[in-house]
Formats: sequence, structure tokens, C-alpha cells
Amino acid sequence: MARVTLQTIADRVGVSRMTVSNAFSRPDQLSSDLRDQILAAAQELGYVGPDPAARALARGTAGAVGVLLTDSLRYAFTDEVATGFLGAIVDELAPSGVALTLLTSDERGEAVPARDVAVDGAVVYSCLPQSNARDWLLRRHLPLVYVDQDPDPEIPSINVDDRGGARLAATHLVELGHRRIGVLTLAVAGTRVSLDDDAESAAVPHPQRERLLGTLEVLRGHGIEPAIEHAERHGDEEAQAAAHLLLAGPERPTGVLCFSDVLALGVIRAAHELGLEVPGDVSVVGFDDSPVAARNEPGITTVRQDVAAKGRLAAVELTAAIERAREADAADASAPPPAEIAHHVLPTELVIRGTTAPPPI
Amino acid sequence: MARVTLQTIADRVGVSRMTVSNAFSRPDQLSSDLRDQILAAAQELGYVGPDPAARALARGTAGAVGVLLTDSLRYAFTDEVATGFLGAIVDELAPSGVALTLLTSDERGEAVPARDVAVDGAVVYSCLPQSNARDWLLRRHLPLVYVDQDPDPEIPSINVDDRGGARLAATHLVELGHRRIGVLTLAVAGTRVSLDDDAESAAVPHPQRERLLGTLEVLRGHGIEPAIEHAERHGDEEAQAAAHLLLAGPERPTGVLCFSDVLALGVIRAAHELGLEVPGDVSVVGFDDSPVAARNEPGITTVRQDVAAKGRLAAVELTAAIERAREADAADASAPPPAEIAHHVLPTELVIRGTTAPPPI
DNA sequence: CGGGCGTACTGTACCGGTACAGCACATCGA
DNA sequence: TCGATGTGCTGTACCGGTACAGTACGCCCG
Repeated sequence: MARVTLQTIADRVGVSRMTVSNAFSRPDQLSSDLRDQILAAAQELGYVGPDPAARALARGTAGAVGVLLTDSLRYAFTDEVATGFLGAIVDELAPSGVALTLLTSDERGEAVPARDVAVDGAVVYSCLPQSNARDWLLRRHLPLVYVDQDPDPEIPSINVDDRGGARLAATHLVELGHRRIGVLTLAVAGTRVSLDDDAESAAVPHPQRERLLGTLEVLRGHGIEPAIEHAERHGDEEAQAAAHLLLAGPERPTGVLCFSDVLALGVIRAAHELGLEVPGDVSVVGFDDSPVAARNEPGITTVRQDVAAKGRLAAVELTAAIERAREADAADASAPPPAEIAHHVLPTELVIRGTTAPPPI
Repeated sequence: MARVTLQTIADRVGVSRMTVSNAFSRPDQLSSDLRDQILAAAQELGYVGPDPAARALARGTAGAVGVLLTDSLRYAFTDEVATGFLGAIVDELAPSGVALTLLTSDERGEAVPARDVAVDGAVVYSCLPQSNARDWLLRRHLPLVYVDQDPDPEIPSINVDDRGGARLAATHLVELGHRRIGVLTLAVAGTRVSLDDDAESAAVPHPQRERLLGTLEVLRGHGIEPAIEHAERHGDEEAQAAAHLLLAGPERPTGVLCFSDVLALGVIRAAHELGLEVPGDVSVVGFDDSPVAARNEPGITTVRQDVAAKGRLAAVELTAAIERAREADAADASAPPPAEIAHHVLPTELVIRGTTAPPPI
């Protein structure tokens, strides 16, 4: 049995292929009588509807948008901050009927999703600044939205006031009286990078860099030079291992600023292993206010960001960007008013819970 | 600036369009000399590579596979069992470079992803048995894999021994001496359904039905008729509300079998609110062995299923199904040996932790 | 020296739709 | 009665690629 196409139905009913196409895609273009007849014939022949691939080519619309994630796609499903963000995107997108396609920056193998999969636009979310995959998306001239990326004036972006949040956290510890402070952040691609070298600094993902800058600004302002440790990866074990380095040294900090709640949990566990009380012996501050922070007993003092709002906003901005691109395409020659590109910075907020206290005397 | 296509490059270099196509897609078809020349011209003209939509149409391959989820896509990112499953799929898929597209069964709005988005195959995961979206996928004759669905002989499936697991859980409570037992399950589309009516029973998702059947089999075998409660939705509050109904009644059960760990957690919380000890006054058994079960203090006794294995297997089976479809397409007339359709049933295992004990005297 | 063969490239016919201009015919107002 | 307007359907030309069957030509071998 050969494939059923518009032509098959057209022949059967005795109309032109175009009319059949209209029956499906533009019902107002033909009498409802004929339309019913065509739909009936389609049903009978087992025709499902216009082929998505063909339609995508002819219309220039894929019906799906992408999200570019790390090379470890798995991570996106393990981390509660990431899942919260993605959940909000899909939720916002659902009513419009566009699907979400997960794009990885993983480049083993021939096929590169960011180059080879049809999408109408994409959210660039959790990937390294120098990601190849992001370059592919850029070169395709796809409508993009940057989330938690170094902003580019041409591209709508959504960021969080990471620096301000970090300042709040650092100030909190300083005001409690802490002077020996540790910082726990994430290694980039398995290696520790500092902000001293510009080239290296550019390789650090935006949020981490901002968080470190905000932290150092406050601490150095008080003459404090923190000990900085890097977790190899964003997992429980890695966090705990790095925390051990921080807490087992000679000059053990009385307070630790962590650049995520998962890291903070690692510090708390490491502290317990070393027989230290939190917050009695060590104060711990997290970041993000992910569910783990509230779940922990005691609740983790942390810097809140509204992950759901970030996701929703990303979806809205992407939809808008796609719309703009369509209009620009149509407008053609006319001087297109260079639509305002939005750059959002969402607020952060310090949430004081039970893991911070004045340092031991 | 007009769009750059193969033809643009062909004209520039002075070769046929086909040769340019080969330069990108079949390097062995032309001298490396010419290929370099073509690639250079492409670079210069800002050509990114073959257009995914056009390629999808010509090759009949989209480079993406779908996962059909509930109408609330958000749920897929909230529930740790679901995220674990999806994470395993993407992980397994990543090296091959195929992207994962999230399909919702939500049908507000014109566009229906399951009908309108180009994919090479799909995993049917968490959706109601009578889902329209699933029907679209079926009618498109896409290679499918069913996960946690009522099996269809024609379609590869992956299920878990839910019934066996439920038997283990029920037996565990009975052997501990419990006689007044409650069951907490999930309402279907917001309404409670029993298995008494065949029509209603068909509307219950496979795992829930199996879990209930296994449970009833064991309990009734011991002459026990459990009280059954339904949580409106699979969330913390809903679970707690339903648990209250179960625990606040006149004949309070001494043991509750829950069909997920989230529900179990709801029972534990409700018990505490009512001043009851777990497991002193009430024993609680969960299902799935999701991270919450291990995280809770005390650990929740539960029925383990290997969600990651389920996801990996789904990816493998889907890849195989797509491959089979391709071959069948190529073989054409030759009697295609009706490749064996695999139907997996993964084992379950009772994990006894701290929420079960003999009933109070 | 002629036939066979491999290599490098080309021509044509699709893949399955959609956009848009056109065309026939009916209806309406003056 | 005639042009103007509108409705309903058709024809053609794409969208941007890929498959496959050539063709041209150099080379080896008997």
C-alpha cells in the first residue's frame, strides 16, 4: 500500500490537490459540503493529515522550539532548579501547541541536534559560554533567547540578579560576625578557574561568575579574602568532597557561601561527618532556593530566585522573538522598526532559615 | 540578502547542486580537493548546512523522537519518577545525536503536537489509555514503544511487574499482622474509579490497575477488604487530603498501601498531623522507590522499580523499532520476516525501611 | 588497441506540502 | 443589461534538499 498523500485523496474525490490541502489547513476556502466529502474520503483512505515534514518545508515552520542544555542532558532532569525551569517553559508553551525539543551540546557522533533538527527558535539555557551548539544556533539565524548567559545586545535575554544576591548572602555572613569565610562553587568542565585571568574568566558560566564577583566585592570590602573551593561536578558526592577540603583545612572557615543549594547540602553533610554543628560551628548559605533548601532540617539559608518565572518569561520572549522574525520576513523591504530587544534581570532575595548563625566564640 | 541554498553555492563554485549536497552529506562521493573548495565557498557565503526541514522531507527522517506525556507536561518535570525516566532516555539517546521532543496530550488550541510535529518515532509514556494524542501517533504509523501502558501485541512495550510488587507490599503488611488496611491510589482525570465496572476499569492507567489488582488479590485472599481512597492529583497536598479521609475515619487502618512514594509521604504527614506515630500507630508502604522514599526520615518501605533501566530500555527499543521500520520500507515486496516484537516486564522488589512495623496491640 | 571498470560529477525526478495568481460562474446594484 | 464584486476551485511554481541512474573519462589488462 503506497503512501496516502493529498493527491491520493484529490484523485479519489475528483478535485485538485490544492483543494484537499485547503480542506485541512484553510477550511474557509471551500464549501463545507465539499470539505466534509474530502474529510470523509481522507478518513476512509487512512490519511492522517498533512505530513509535518512537508508542511515544515513549505510553510517554513516546524511547530517546535528547542532548549539548548548542557552536554549532560541527564543533568537537566536531575537538578531541581533545571527541572523547575523546564517545567515552567513547557507549561507556558503547552496551550499554543508548540512542542519542546531538547537540544544537547554533546557532539559525539555525526548528528548535531543544534544544527540538524528543525525548530522555530530556541532557548539557550545551561551551556558553557563557548558552546559549539550555541554557535550553530546563531549561525542558523534562529530566533533565540538567552537565559543565564552573558548577554548579547542583539538577543533577548533573561538573567537573574546573581551578583546582588551574592552580595546579600555575603553581607549576611559578615553582619553575623564571620571573618573566616569559604566559598564553594563549581568547576568548569572539570577544571577550577578563577577570575584572575580574563580568558579563563570568559569560560565561566555567567551566573557563577556573577555570584563570585558579588561575593568577592563584599568580602574584600571588609578585608576578607575567602578560601575558594570547586566541586568537580554538580552532584552530592562531588559537593561533599569539595566541602571536606574546605572544612578540613587548618584555617577552617566559620561560614561557607555556596553557589547552589545542592552544594550547600554537601557542606552540611561534610560538616556532620567531621563532627561539626550547623550552624553552631559552621554557617552555610545556599543559592537558588530550590526545594532541597526548604526540605532540609533545618531549612537552608539561601538566595532565592524565581525559577518558574524565569521559565515562563523565557517562553514568552521566545514566542515574541519568533513572531518578530516572521514579521521581519514579511515586511521585506520596508524599514523594519528595530523592535526593542528585552533584557530582563529578575530579582533575588535572601531567605534566612536555620543554617546561619553568629560564629562560635 | 536572499537565503543561501545549495544552489547559491553551486553557482558560485561552478558545479551542480548535487555535488554541493554530496560535499556535505556524502564526502566520499567527490574529490577532497573540490570538497574543500565547496566548503570554503559555503563558509564564505554563510551557509550553515543542509536545511533540517528540507532534509527531513527528502530523507524521510526528522532526527528527533517524541515522548508522549500527560496533558500536564509540567508534571513530567515535577515528579521524580518521571524525571528519572526521561533523564535515562535522553542519556541513552544523546550519543546518537537524535533529539527528544516532548509531546503533550493537551489539546487546547489548534496545533496538536502528536499530529503536527515531525518525529521518527515516539515513546508513549504517561498518558491515559484513551488518549487522543496516542491515537494520532498510531494513525501516523510511527514506530512506537509503550511504557506503562496496556500492552498491544503489535507494539513493543516495557512494563514493570506492578502486580507482583503490589502483592509483595500487601503480603508484607499482612505478615506483620495488619488486618485493617487502607489503600491510597490516584483518581483518574479527577474522578475516582473502581475496577468493578469494565468500562471504568479500562480508563485506569495500567500501573494503577495492576497495583490495585495485586493488592486486592492478596488482601482478599486473607479475607481483608481494604478501604480505598483516591488522591485528586499526584501532589503533596492532594495526597495529604486523601490520607486524612483514610486516617480520620471510624475504622482507622493500621497499615496503608500507597501506589506511589509521594502518596506515602502524604500519609505520613497526615498521620503526624493527627498525632499518630509511623510506624508505631500506622504502617505505610510506598511504591516506586523514588528518591523521596530514601530521603525521608525514617526511610519509607516501598516497592522498588528501576526507573533508569526502564528509560534506557525504552530508548533502545525505540531505536530498534525505527530501524525495523526503515528496513521494512526498504525490503518492500520481499516477505519481511515479522521481526520479534519485544514485551519487557521489569522486576519489582520490596525494600523494607522504617515505616512498617506490626500493628499496635 | 579495444573492452571493462572505477572515479568524479551531473540531470532529472521526486519528497508532500503551501502560496498566490487566476479563472469561471453566480449574484447584485444601477 | 452590463460591469462590479465575491465565492469556490484550479494551475503552477515553488520550499530546499536527496536518490538514483546516468555520463565522461582515465586507467589497467589481455
